[in-house]
Amino acid sequence: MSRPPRARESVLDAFAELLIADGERSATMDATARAGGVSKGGLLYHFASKDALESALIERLDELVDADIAAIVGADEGPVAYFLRSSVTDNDPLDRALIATSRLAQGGNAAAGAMLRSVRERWEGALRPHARDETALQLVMLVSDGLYFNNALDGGAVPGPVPQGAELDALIALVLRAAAGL
Amino acid sequence: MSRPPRARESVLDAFAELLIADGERSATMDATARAGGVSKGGLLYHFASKDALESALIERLDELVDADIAAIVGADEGPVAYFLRSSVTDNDPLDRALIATSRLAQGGNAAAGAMLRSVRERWEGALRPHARDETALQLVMLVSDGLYFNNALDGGAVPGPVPQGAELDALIALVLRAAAGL
DNA sequence: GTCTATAAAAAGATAGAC
DNA sequence: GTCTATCTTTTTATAGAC
Repeated sequence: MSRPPRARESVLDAFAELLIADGERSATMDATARAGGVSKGGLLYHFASKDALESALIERLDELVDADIAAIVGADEGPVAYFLRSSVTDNDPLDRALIATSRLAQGGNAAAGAMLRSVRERWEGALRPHARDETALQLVMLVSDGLYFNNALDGGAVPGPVPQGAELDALIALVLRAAAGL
Repeated sequence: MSRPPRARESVLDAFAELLIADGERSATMDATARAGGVSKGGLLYHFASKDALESALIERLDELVDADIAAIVGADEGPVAYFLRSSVTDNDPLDRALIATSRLAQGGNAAAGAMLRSVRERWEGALRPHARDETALQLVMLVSDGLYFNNALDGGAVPGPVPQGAELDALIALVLRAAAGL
């Protein structure tokens, strides 16, 4: 369990932020180095290529999802409600890694696409015991995807149409009724 | 109602396809010209800059959505069922324009983001009379977003986890029960 | 309307000093 | 571990012939 170097982590943070805020186009090596507070050479010491930088981000998502699955299955309000509530991004490390990896997948990175499918399967596996049937499970997954998608559209710059507070509670209750079988 | 030049349209088609398949990074002027069957100079006659090319795509979405709204309100199976069914992309011109514009929005194009919000509002306006309340309406919109998001992830290269056929029918029935008030 | 040629800037990557 | 300097390729855009 060697803790990774500070500079390496802040470069990776910066890369994710650039992807989320302005997309793959803006997340250049140069911009990432500047945002991460190192020079281009400094960045390249930690990540020998653009591909290595992308792979490290994908791997970070993998680790964060493992922790998230544990939180889902142990949630007090129940796995489905917790899962839906946490789909409204609060800009935590998991949200950022997930949205940034989506950007990479849309840019044609095959490993990013494969990781996103893996993440979805792990979530489905954790929630399946709590849904009446596969249709109900898909409803939960699709509402979650919809919540993520909307929040991710502008990189969080615009409020967006995603329900908050009491509206979100009502939505979760509605999905729970439908998914649990009424 | 002047019909636009053939070359102009095929360049715009090619640009959308590149955005969908490989993201903003790959949708360069050069690649777009080649895929559209013209030279770079030919492209630049029709679209004086990258920004003009992007604006034309956003405007095309605007027009296609107007036609879609008419189809939604007049659908035989009901607006909500029709809307959800058409959210599973069959790669028609509207689907392509929508996903391509999403790529532009994620790349930081403000006009693309504004257009996507406008599209969502127009859809909500068409469906609102057919939902019990705002929570039910949001459920329909979010499931639709989830369907689009999943199909768009790999540019359609990978089958993806989106329900088809009988599974899709069951999902639509479930959402209809929840949205119409059981 | 469509082409080729080319300029100007930005991208990823390498070399080597400190 | 981090830096500057530099190389190569790609990208956007311009100029002007046909």
